[in-house]
Amino acid sequence: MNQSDRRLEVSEAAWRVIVREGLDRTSMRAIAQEMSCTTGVVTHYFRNKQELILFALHQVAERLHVLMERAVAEQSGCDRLVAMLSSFLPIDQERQEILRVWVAFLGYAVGREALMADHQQSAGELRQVIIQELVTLQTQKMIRSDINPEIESNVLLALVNGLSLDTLIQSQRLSAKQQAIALQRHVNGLRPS
Amino acid sequence: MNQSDRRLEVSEAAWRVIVREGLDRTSMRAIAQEMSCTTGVVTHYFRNKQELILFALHQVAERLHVLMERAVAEQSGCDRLVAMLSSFLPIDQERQEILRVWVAFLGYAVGREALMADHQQSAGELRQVIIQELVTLQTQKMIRSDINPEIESNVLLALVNGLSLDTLIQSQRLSAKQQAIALQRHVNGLRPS
DNA sequence: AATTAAATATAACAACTGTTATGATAAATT
DNA sequence: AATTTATCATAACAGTTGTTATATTTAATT
Repeated sequence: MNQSDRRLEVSEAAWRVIVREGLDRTSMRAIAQEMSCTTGVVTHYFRNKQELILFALHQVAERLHVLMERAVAEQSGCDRLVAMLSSFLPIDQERQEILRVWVAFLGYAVGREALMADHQQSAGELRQVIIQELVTLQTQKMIRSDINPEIESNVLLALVNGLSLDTLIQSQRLSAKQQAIALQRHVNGLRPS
Repeated sequence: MNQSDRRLEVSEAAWRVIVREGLDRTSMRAIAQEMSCTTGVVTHYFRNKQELILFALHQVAERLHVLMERAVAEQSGCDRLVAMLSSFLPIDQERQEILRVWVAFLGYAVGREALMADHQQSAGELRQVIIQELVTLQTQKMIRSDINPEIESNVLLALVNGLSLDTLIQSQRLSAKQQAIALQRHVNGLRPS
């Protein structure tokens, strides 16, 4: 077993504790217990908790990137844009887990400007991928020319983030299909008339 | 000074600490220090921390309700719907504060199903107001008849929630005006063709 | 003015936290 | 096989936490 693989194991144990018990109850000891060992392992692979927390946070962006790249390969045109944006929607268990960890970190970043800046960095990178896709679609005249890709990327991400949160905060929530329809409808509004 | 007013003072002090230092660093002692007194005050007005946290959370929904009612009174038609939904957008300092506290609580609720259910309760009440407004607009034929108010309310709230989060997680974020345009554009899409 | 109640202060409690140092064990290298 | 290194376990440290009990002060009531 690789050293970086072991770091990932620790991080994944942290994820499970976060999802199950909440970020503030995710102590070094809780993580160690989750992977059935002692805190010696945790401290051996991470200098301190902040480094561990930051690593686990980066895994969120990492996983989202993988999901997006997978979506890029499968489709084309506006459908590809929809597929990319669907990476953020909690339509399967993995994406639900990502969402929960992401929300936990976001709440944790309130009052911690450095951590919030880290969130912004990740979000900015994901935004760049969307911008690039919008530019491509615009070149192919598959979306209107009066659309500003930089602005529209924010709106699109806002929509999928909001739809994702819906599954957490609403008891009468949208189904996966209804989420897809809402996203599709918005993207259709970008098409030339 | 009323007893319930004093409870509000404690809650507001908690809000300030949450916004400034984060929810997990909002201890009883930190709250007491924020209002320049000792923990005796805090424990006198709240049985325990959970009760205080819950009270502070309810203040989020309370303030949002006030903002929405204010918006209802001022406008009419689709503009009124936009005004109501704008209550959630962090366009002034009060709403930015509400957003931060709300996000902090939401992240804190991950892994705490009881607290998440409380979030859902609040969100559900706000959703009802939007549903009612959509039904009214539909009766007046100001929005299309094929729109399902229950579903559309979720989409609209998802959009404004997402736009709100944009101001937190994006460094290249939308301006208040761009947020308003995005919301207006979506609502315009609900009009009869 | 005396008494009761409310409001606030102080202090101590046990539980938990991240960090660190130090042993012990396993793996890898020579 | 000997030695070094990586891995993991254990334990102790000081600091913080929510809670609780008990004073002390202020306000209200009689």
